[in-house]
Amino acid sequence: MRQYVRGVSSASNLKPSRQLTRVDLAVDPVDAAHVLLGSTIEAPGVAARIVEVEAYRGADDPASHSYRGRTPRNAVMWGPAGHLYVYFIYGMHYCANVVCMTEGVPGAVLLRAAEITTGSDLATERRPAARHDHDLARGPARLCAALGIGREHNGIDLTEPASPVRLYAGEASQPILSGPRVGVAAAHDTPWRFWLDGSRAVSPYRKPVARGKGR
DNA sequence: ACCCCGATCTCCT
DNA sequence: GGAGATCGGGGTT
Repeated sequence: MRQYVRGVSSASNLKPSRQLTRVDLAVDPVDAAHVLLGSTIEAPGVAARIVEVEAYRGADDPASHSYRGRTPRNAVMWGPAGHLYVYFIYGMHYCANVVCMTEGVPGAVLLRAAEITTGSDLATERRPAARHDHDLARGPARLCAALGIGREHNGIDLTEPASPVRLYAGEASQPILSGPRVGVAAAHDTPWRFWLDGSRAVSPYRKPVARGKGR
């Protein structure tokens, strides 16, 4: 399945997007967040334009899964940039992160929301509770459900052409806004949630709980 | 063995 | 738009 997926922007974009490379993503999580906004994630049967992300750093970021050091669960965050870090949450959901930084240094960008650009029928089958198209991948676990991402995708290389899940470059055709990360009380003054202004697929902001730690 | 963590759905107002 | 119910796994004891 090789479709020339672009965002909703201009009809003048007739060329296929180039696949994102390791070099694109081997940068600080805040920079990687900006690379990923407006780009397309493509999985078997479904593609989506990323409209909301959150940056997570390493030992200096109390909200990051990597804050307390490397464990079998979070080991992918220490690996090469461009790999997918999938974690299980709430006993029923998955969340997907794109690893960034250089190998040996943890960092990742959580994919929080996207607009389905290809395969909305399949996404709707996977997300029967969605009442609007813009709800199909609005929220990190919904995004994984819509794209069919699960634990079997943990660690795969998104920059590999043969990979089942891949990233394609795109432009943020709207202004990028930022604010505190969702549910993260620690570092609440660190505005590392980024989204595209005006997208209806941006997930609702929830006030961090008092004890909030996270990813 | 225990404690802590969190996204989504449903139903209600 | 908001409140309450839902669960399995990771990390630590």
